[in-house]
Amino acid sequence: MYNGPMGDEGQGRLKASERVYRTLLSEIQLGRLAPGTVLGEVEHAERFGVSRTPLREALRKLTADGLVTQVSPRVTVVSALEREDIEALFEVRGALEECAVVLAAARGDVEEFAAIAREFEQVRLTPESGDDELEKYFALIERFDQALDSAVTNEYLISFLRVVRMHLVRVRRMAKTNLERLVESVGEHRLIAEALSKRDADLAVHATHVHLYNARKNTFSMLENERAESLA
Amino acid sequence: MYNGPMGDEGQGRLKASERVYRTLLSEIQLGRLAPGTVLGEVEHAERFGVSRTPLREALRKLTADGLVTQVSPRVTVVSALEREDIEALFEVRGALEECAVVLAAARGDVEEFAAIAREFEQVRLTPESGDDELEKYFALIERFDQALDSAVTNEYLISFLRVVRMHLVRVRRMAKTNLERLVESVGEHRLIAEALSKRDADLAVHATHVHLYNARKNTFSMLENERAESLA
DNA sequence: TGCGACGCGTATGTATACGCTATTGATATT
DNA sequence: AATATCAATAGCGTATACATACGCGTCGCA
Repeated sequence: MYNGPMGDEGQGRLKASERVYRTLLSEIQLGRLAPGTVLGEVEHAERFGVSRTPLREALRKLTADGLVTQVSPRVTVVSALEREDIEALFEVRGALEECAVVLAAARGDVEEFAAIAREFEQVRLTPESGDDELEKYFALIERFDQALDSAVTNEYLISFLRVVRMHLVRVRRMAKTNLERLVESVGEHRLIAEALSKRDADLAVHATHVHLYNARKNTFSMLENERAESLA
Repeated sequence: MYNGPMGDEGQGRLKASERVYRTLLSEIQLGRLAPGTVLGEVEHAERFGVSRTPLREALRKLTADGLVTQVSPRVTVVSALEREDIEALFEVRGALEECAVVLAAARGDVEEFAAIAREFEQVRLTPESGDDELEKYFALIERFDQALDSAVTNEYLISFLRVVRMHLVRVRRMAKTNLERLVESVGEHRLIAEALSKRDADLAVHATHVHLYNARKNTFSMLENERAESLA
């Protein structure tokens, strides 16, 4: 029954604790494990076919990320994500992202951000856009975030941002962003990238602030809609 | 040989993993475990008289905090703390603390910050000040941080600040702050508290910025001194 | 003499065993 | 009927056992 460390496949196999961590993370982010769900060790260890040891490690890591909470010394649950939590997330995100763009404006690769800005400029989202076009846009955002991270050159800041983003995945799932908002966000992203390509820290900060204000506004607007629909 | 969960003493006893975590944390912060020190599981498990299981948990927690790094899949070491790391820490700290005081200015208990400001005003540090007087000042700073945390009402922000502060303990030990700096910092703290007592977010941000600029400047100045002395 | 391969030791990853505590349910008492 | 107490059970924290992989040293070959 023992599989060993990277037992059968030599290359791509990761530790059981890592695999369990990623799976649980995904399940929490996708909402398959709803907030408040009790995470019993034995139960989920059996579900993944591993022993309690690697499962505990995964749970502790999720606890450190804040996605899982120890409500009592004996029971750990999926963290809640109330309105106040989302407000709080946007607050820290603002502080961290604005700090990030300031640093990136000073240190980043100007050419790369100019290229990304041009790509944002070429994005044309319309009601007729297919899913693949949306996926390409999301990939571009991902690439932008990546470029920002490497431009910042601040491990601590990046690790905090990573945590915030992990939580925001849940938020996005709760409040699906509509097309109008996506269209709007293209220009906002473009402006930030453009500012970074010109080392214009001030513009980058203000553009980021505007971007987050709009994102926050839309998020809560969508949350209101969802709540209204669920009541109906 | 089994001790059980909170086996002998009912009240103040904590889990072995917690005890080990706190002890290791303290040892890293005090410099007893220097950066780069290899943290073998068996070795330290025997040192603390516990099994590898709770020790692993402590190590993972320290890894999540960033105080310990897995340099290879088989070896974990105490994280380095180079000049760039300290720069990075002050960068994030600035973003987080400035965000914190803005929120605290809006939400905090005005009376409490007024009281703390008055206490800062009464602090008189001179070359003749005893260690107890310094301890009282540090306790007051601790109280101020505590008040700030509870005023912020943002778990995420607080948890990030907590991590930053954990790292800065190491920095302070590396670069012992001198008395002149301490005297200077009293007024800075007073001003921030005063700003918060008047809900003056702008002033609080600027005062915090100044405070951190001075703290950073002094830190690197002291680090230069230490380095010069160690070379002599 | 230098480089490579093989084998052993050690430390990590995982599984399992064990003791205790907390929670829950039932029963008895007020 | 409600509450308190006790007992049983389930689940967590810790210890121990085991399997594997990586590192190191030695030996052999070029």
